[in-house]
Amino acid sequence: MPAAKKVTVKLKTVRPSGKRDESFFELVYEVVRQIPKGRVTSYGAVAACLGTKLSARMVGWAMSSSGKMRPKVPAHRVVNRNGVLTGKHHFSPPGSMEKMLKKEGIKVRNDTIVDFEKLFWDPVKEFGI
DNA sequence: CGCCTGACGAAAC
DNA sequence: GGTTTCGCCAGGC
Repeated sequence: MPAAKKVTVKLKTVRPSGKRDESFFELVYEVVRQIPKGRVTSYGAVAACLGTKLSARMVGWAMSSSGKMRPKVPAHRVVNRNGVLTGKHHFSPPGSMEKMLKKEGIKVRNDTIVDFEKLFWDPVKEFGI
């Protein structure tokens, strides 16, 4: 069974706002937008929320388009499993990512989230998948 | 229409 | 335990 299809179905169930998922990106944005202020999550966690087998790559990759999104997608709250700001270089300027994080009370040291485990917000847990 | 790339992750060595 | 490789899926060229 194609995982991608499953994911679509799942998200639809979670967000039956009558809004159909144009792309898998939309799903990612939705989840990322739910990240509370002062919290962070990982690409893998989001991927897991979408169905688990969806290769976290697509999640982060989808974020590259997030900058074009009208509503601010807190992409800066999404980091890799290491807690490292892998995509900070994609921001403009690159340092803005950690700057925003610090502004929210998140400590960033050496491009890495301090106490990442504590600040980690698991969408799967919140969504109850 | 086919190959390459990509902000990850986990398994293998 | 650190480093390297493969796998995933979708979009861009």
